[in-house]
Amino acid sequence: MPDHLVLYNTLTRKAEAFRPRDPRRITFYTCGPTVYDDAHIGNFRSFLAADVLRRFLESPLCRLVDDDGGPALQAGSRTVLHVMNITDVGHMTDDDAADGAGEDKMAAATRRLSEAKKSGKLPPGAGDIDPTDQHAIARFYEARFLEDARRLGLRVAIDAQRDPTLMPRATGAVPGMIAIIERLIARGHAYAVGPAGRQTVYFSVPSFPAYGSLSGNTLDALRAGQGGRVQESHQAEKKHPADFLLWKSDPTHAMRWASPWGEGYPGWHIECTAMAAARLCGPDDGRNEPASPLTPAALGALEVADVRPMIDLHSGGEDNIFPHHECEIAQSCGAFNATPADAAPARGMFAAHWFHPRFLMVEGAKMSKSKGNFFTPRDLFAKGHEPAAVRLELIKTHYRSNANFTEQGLKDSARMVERWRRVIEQGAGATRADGSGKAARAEAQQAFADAMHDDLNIAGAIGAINAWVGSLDAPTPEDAALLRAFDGVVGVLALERPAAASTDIGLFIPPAEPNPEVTALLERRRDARAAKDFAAADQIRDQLASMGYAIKDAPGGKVEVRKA
RNA sequence: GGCCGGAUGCCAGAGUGGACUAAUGGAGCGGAUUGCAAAUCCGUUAUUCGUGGGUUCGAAUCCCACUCCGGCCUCCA
Repeated sequence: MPDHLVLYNTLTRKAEAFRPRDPRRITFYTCGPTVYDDAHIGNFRSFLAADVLRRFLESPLCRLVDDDGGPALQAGSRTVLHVMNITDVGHMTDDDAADGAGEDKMAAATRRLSEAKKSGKLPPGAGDIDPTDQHAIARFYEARFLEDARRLGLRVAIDAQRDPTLMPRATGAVPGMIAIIERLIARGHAYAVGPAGRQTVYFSVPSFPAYGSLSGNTLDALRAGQGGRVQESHQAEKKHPADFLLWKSDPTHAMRWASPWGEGYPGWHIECTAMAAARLCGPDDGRNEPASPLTPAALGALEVADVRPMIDLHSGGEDNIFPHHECEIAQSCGAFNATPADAAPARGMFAAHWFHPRFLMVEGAKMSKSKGNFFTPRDLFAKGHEPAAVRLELIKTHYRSNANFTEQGLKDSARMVERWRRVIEQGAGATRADGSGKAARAEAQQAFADAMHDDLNIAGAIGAINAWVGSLDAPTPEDAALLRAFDGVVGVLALERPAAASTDIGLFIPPAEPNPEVTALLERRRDARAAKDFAAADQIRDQLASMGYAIKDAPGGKVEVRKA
């Protein structure tokens, strides 16, 4: 059991002590959503895993060691500068992707929304947007993403309300991307092909010998082309089959910008290099203070003098390992590291620690729209599941295992949250604060920290919480405080609870819907019970059950009504 | 074909050489409580850890083979 944070690193394929360059300012970049549709629970599992990591790094319960193995700064002075981008430039949907042809995702979204508009099936709130305006569509889905993210307690999305530079948009970063591409060309890591004003720019993969370090996909392995997606016909203008797109000139593209190579749009990978470097490699301006990311000119001149990584942590879904993160490393090191290209293997690989949560399964199967097991958080909220239960269900499995999202698991999670809430409520209301239970708290805190230090064993940490909570007979204010400290990492107790709609007799639990028919039945049942006519009372309860309502007598004569 | 990550009880999910006759939550069952329920509390439910070999005094944990599941091999969290 490590007494400090040990985290699996995709780059080294080992669990390693996490040692930030500067614990006072840990730099963390997460590849964010593409806003051409609503993000689903699988997307959110990955974002929430990164959020749990970030919260643990910020927690006083987390201990880091420095290079000599001694304790690094403990919480208080330790902060995490966490950036997550919004990809609002379309990228390719099909096999022609690497060559910049084909329909892009934003274009696909315009087509989808246009069709939806014709058939009257637009998502709520989308009625006013022009389905052919890609920027408007991106803003629309971005707003929905941020709403879901905040309801699920994604701290970076909450912080971005204060400091929008923490969640940069790709469309706002194009000048920086252009500056980096120019730099890559100047350094021999990229080349432009085609007639002047209509050029395509590729990254030269052979110019970066360390390519493949992250994914294990060496150039030799790639040459085998077993994925079947690299098409020979599109390889003609590239110098090497693995070279990837940095800029595509296309004056007909819906989203396009002026560039030295012609009007067009950037490749997918370059945006993360630009946004991560601009916000995380800039001057130390403190965490959530509004800051000016590096200007394009500064990005074009940024030089990382040593072979150390530029940022501490980088996360994304496991599918991002290749090609996206492999390409990010090549571009970023090629553009910013001072070391000559032929010394590339010694470079810092852009980020020191690469964090990749695995995919989410739903009811034991791969999530897909055709199987009907494809959910977005807002789908679940609309069905009456509260954000805290959804969050807990999405984070409670170790991030490097395929988690299985189930309806039953969602119910389990909801009950667990309710149990924890009782501890907070009873503890906060208790007058006794005599220091009792101190040993049990110390033990629970140790067990929780041990589990989290061990590559974020969240299930073990939750087990530690439950074992301790189960041992409490009368929670004290100190107990409530400790549970809040745990929840600083788990992040469910501070989330909004759906307000129960209250009538004189009923407390309607999921969303507010004081059904008058139900209320009338509750009143008849109350009268029957008062008259000790229990047969009639039970018959009404059965009737409510057949209507899909579970009822529970609460103190004070009210009845909690839960829609199944 | 190559490279990764997995497989634990009815379900979810910890545990990675000895205190494991396997944490924790749910579910089931029995009891307390309740008019009856719900919630809560107490007790209980795997001689067993995908399959077959091996190493070891000792294996869920290490090694080998196999089966199955998931990811990547230029759309994807």
